[in-house]
Amino acid sequence: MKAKTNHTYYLCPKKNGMPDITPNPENTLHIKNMVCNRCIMVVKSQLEQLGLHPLSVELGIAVLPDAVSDETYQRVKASLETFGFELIDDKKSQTVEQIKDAIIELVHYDDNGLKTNQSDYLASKLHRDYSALSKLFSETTNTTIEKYLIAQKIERAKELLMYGELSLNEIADMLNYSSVSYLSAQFKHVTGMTPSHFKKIKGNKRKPLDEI
DNA sequence: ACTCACTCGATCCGCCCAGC
DNA sequence: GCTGGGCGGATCGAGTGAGT
Repeated sequence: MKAKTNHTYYLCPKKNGMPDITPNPENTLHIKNMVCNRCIMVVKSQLEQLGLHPLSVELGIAVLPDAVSDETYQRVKASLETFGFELIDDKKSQTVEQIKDAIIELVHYDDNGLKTNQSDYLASKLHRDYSALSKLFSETTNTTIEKYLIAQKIERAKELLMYGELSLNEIADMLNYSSVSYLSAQFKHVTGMTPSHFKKIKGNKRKPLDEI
């Protein structure tokens, strides 16, 4: 799975017979708890079952061809809630979810994403100043962007350790740690055990991404 | 301004394997 | 069975700099 383009797409008048995409919040649904491609498939399928035919569905965002009426909004909300998703109404929560989705993409689905500067990545992805994003994230959640990113990286490390295909050295390199020693220290700090101990017990201690 | 995530280097430990 | 070397991993401490 590779990194996708920007999340937020909006409609504007047709050009060359094809719909163009410009900002328009009225046909965009912000969805909480989407963390993987299977979530995208479920959301897409539910929207299609409701006859909405989404133009695009990505982590945290679905864009519909037309503006969403109150009645449609309630139907979508009820349908998605049966699968554990939530529609997000307020702006702040929407931004926080976009930050989380961007980090999940970066850590779990983009092989080279962690090689880039994360604050620059988030700022350009969400078209906002990083310090504003950081402040909003800290205010809205009980953690910082940095801590959330670390938690996601450790979860990815757990996944790779369970597969048993890569050495700790390779995992450290993949997650852009400068040394195995630092990955090991951070792993122990977050999980309470060393990577080798985790590998040894082989218990499924991984968390769903939406619970991190 | 302060905190703490991160780097870097050094050292130690445990395991495996080959040679004797 | 013992020894020594190689390797992967863990730990520690000092210092730096980015983020809050």
